[in-house]
Amino acid sequence: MAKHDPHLDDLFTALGDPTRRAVLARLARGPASVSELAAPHAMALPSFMGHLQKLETAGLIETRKQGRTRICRLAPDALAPALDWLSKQRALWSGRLDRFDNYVTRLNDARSQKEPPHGHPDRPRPAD
Amino acid sequence: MAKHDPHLDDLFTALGDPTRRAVLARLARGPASVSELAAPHAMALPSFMGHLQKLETAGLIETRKQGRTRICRLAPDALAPALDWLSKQRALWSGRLDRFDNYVTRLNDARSQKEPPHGHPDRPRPAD
DNA sequence: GAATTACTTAGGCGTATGGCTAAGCATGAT
DNA sequence: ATCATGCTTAGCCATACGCCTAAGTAATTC
Repeated sequence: MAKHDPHLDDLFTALGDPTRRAVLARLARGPASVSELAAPHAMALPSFMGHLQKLETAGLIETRKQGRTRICRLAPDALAPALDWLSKQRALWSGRLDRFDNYVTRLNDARSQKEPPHGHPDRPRPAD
Repeated sequence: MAKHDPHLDDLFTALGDPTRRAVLARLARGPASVSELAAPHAMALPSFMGHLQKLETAGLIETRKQGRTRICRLAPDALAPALDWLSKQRALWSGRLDRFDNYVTRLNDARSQKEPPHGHPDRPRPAD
C-alpha cells in the first residue's frame, strides 16, 4: 500500500512547476543540452539549473556530460509511479463516490431533521 | 497542449505532500469531518487545515459545513487533468525514447572513439 | 445560559524554494 | 597560448511552506 513514498513527493513536486513541465514536454521531442533547454525560459542559467536538478533528483530526467555540454534526456519509466498512484486513486474515487455521497446526503438530511441522540452512526467501513 | 496551466501547478503541488495524499486516500473510503481526517496525522489542527485548504484550492476536495463540523469529500473528476497530462506525456516519451536513445548513443559512441573534427553534427531536429 | 466541541483566525518561526549576480572551472576553437 | 563557450559554484534575497501556540467564533449539550 506504500505508507508514504518519499519518491512520490519528489515526483509530484517536480511536476508542480510550469517551467519543469515545459522542460519535460520539450524533452519529449528529443534530448537537448542545458542551454538549449534553458533558452526559451527567460531566467538566469543557475536558476534554470536548479529546475533541472530537481527533475533529475525526482528521477524524471537523466543527464550526462559530453565535452563541455550536458545532454539531458527523459528517464524512461519515471512517470509510472505517479501515473500509477493517480489511476489507483481515481479507481477508488469513482467506485465509492456515488455510494457515499448518497449515504452522507441521507445521513445529513436525517440529522438535521431528527437530531438522533446517538451522534454519528458507525461509518460504513466499505468492505476494505 | 496547454501553454502553462496554473491549475496543474496547484494540482501537482497539492499531490506532492504525503499528508495530503494520505488525506485523499482516506477520503477515497468515504467523506469525513475535519477532525476525523486530522486524527491520524500528529499535527496541530491549524496546520492540518492548511493542507485541507490546499487540497480544496487545487479542486481535489469539496467541503461544506454541517452544524459545527465541516464535512470533506473528494471532488469527482479532479484528478483527470493530472492524469491526462501524465498519460499524454508518457505517450510521447515512449514513442520517442528508443529512437533518440539509439541516435544519441550511437552519436556519443562515435565521438568518444573518433573525435571527429567537425564538432557536433546537426541534431536531428525532430520534424518540428 | 454555561460549558464543550469543532473549527477558525491571527501571528510567529525556521527552512525551503525560486530567483538573481558574480566568479570559477573545464573544453573547444583560433 | 589565448579566448570563447557552457556549465558550475558560491552567495544573496524575497517569498512561500509547514509547523506551532493562543485566542476567537459558532453550534451542541447539559
